Amino acid sequence: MRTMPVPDRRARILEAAERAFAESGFEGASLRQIVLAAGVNLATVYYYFGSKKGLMEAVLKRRFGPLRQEQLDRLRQSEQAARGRPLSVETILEAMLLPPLRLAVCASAQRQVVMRLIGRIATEPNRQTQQLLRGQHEEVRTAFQDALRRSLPKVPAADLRWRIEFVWGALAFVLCNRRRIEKEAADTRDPVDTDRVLSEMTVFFAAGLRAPTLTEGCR
Amino acid sequence: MRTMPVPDRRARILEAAERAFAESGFEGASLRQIVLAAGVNLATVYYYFGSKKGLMEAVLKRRFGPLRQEQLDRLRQSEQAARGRPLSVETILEAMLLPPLRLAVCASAQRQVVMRLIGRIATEPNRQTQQLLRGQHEEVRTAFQDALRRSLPKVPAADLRWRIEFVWGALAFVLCNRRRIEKEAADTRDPVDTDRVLSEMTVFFAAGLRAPTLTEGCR
DNA sequence: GTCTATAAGGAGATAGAC
DNA sequence: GTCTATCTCCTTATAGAC
Repeated sequence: MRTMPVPDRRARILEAAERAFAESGFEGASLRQIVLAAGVNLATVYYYFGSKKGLMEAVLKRRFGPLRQEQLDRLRQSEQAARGRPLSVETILEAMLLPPLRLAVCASAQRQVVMRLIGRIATEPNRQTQQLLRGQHEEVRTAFQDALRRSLPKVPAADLRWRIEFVWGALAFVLCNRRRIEKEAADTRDPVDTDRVLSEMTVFFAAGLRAPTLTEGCR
Repeated sequence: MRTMPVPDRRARILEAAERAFAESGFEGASLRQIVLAAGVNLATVYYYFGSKKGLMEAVLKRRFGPLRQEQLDRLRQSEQAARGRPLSVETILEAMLLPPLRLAVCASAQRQVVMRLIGRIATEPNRQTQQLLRGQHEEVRTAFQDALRRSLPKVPAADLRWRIEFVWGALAFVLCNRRRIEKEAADTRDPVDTDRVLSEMTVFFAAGLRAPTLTEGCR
């Protein structure tokens, strides 16, 4: 409070915008609603970010840069530790899934917002928003696809690409619908924490990724 | 042309709206853009649908009613044919997946639009749109959950619920990103047809759904 | 850097003629 | 049923004072 006499308007805008975009999407959220929540003047947005699109870009960069980096770092670290041997599917999945799932840790409302934003963008078509993220996600996608290919040499490349799509899709959906899932889980006193979700996903996806293909040898 | 002298404005609006909502979301699409594409007057929308929300409801009902019905019918038919025995996981998955995937058959641009709409809505949070669909989807969700529970008695109910979320999530994502996936598949001369996708998903999900749980017997 | 004031236009929705 | 015309509100964005 005293050490931070400037209320850091830029950061407050970013947080409010993140929440608004996650809840209402890019078009659905309005700058007026954002600046109201952030307690700043409308013109401040334009001073710091230039435009609504610029604000969205800043929101995404702030979150997805570190997230992507953490996924890649985990993968690289596991690969170094394995010293050339292929990683287990479970290890690769953990590197993929844990960073986004940890962001969505239960109690923190702010973090849940981020995850909804991720899930939402994953299905938002044909927008400037998409291209913005696609480039970054491409690198992650490729890295994990290569790792999985080494770990699953028997799965044809074309099938593996499909399977990886299923993993990303299920992840995006879970992140996006976390609130509903938690509510439903509460009825059955079933705890929803990061480890639990990670474990569920790892078991499920590892089995799916390893499944023998119907067409094995025929293509 | 002669037999249909009335240009069926209502239907034209529905089609244009479907495309617009799929591309831009509920807030992102504007009625003016829709009536322009449909070649009708703005007021026509209000005459037939009352409001933008009413139009969205009509768009969804037209598509999701039959879709949901087909999923349930297929499940029921398989259950009758099995005469009390639990169905195979593959059979259940086919009843879940084939109706939406068939709608997305390759060449038809119109049908692809529908699928993007589905995928998009699945991740659109906290909107009137959501509630509108949730009720209908709930019935389907429950039916398939019950069927899978009978077929997979060894999988704890809580784990099974998670796994079914993954299936719906991956489905929504694939529907939504079909365009991109097809483009990428084209690079590797890998055909993308309904049967292929269905087969990929069935193999992957069946293995995931059947996977032994880490916590078996511990809960 | 932060503000007020306002431009410029698009949005959903409606009234009322035909 | 279909149209024109318009209302009202809210949007992004900017100009310019402080």
